[in-house]
Amino acid sequence: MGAVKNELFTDRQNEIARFAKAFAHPARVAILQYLFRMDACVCGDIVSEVGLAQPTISQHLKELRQLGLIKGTVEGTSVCYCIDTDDWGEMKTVMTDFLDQDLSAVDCC
Amino acid sequence: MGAVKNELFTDRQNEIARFAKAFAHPARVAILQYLFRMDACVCGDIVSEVGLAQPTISQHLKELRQLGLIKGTVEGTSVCYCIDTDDWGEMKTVMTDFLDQDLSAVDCC
DNA sequence: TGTATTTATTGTATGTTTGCGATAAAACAA
DNA sequence: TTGTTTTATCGCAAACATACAATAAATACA
Repeated sequence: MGAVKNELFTDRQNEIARFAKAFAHPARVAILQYLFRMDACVCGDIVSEVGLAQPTISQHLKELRQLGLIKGTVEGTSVCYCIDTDDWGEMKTVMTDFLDQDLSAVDCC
Repeated sequence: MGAVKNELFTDRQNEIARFAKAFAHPARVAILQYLFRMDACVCGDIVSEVGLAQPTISQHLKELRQLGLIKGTVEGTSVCYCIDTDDWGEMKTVMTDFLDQDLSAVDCC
């Protein structure tokens, strides 16, 4: 109990869920939007932009990084984070494909 | 602790997170895909399609219904669920808007 | 070397999600 | 009415997610 039964679902279904989970917290949405807004990439002032504690932000960044949506490069004592454009594109293809399912056939009771 | 600090974020950011949460579980992805696949709408055989127990499916359906993505109409002893096309469209606009942020400006270190 | 700055990690408390057995509720059939 | 079918709800256990204080690790600078 309590654990998701991933084995019941297709790889694609699990992949969609994994991507969606990245966006399922407003802090991660805010981080991603901030990284898009700053056309050059930005470091730890994400912490002051979003109002959460530094370890919390660091943890959210780690999750986004592990999914491949962002990448971070060390610059001295700070780390520069930015959108991973290739992986973002791939994610967008998967998610858009899911969202774009044909509504015209839906014929409801 | 442990609770999401929604008050730190914009309504839009919270809305995106709320929609994303609907897709953040493969069972809900599978349910939605199934409802799209059956061009007429389908009742409780979602339970046999997805391999989870009936109360578990019922709970996932409730979450999707509360978000407005699906609607259910009672038909005798069974309930007929289907995609709520209007609300799905609205959701799609919000999510696509988020996913379509301009990548060309991302200029990374 | 020591100190400051920045980020990552660890540990822990708390809240949320998932899953299901048991059971209730509602509609139908005999 | 009684039994059957179908779905929803309740209640619980396990797992997972969120948040942050404390602290470690890494680099820069004096």
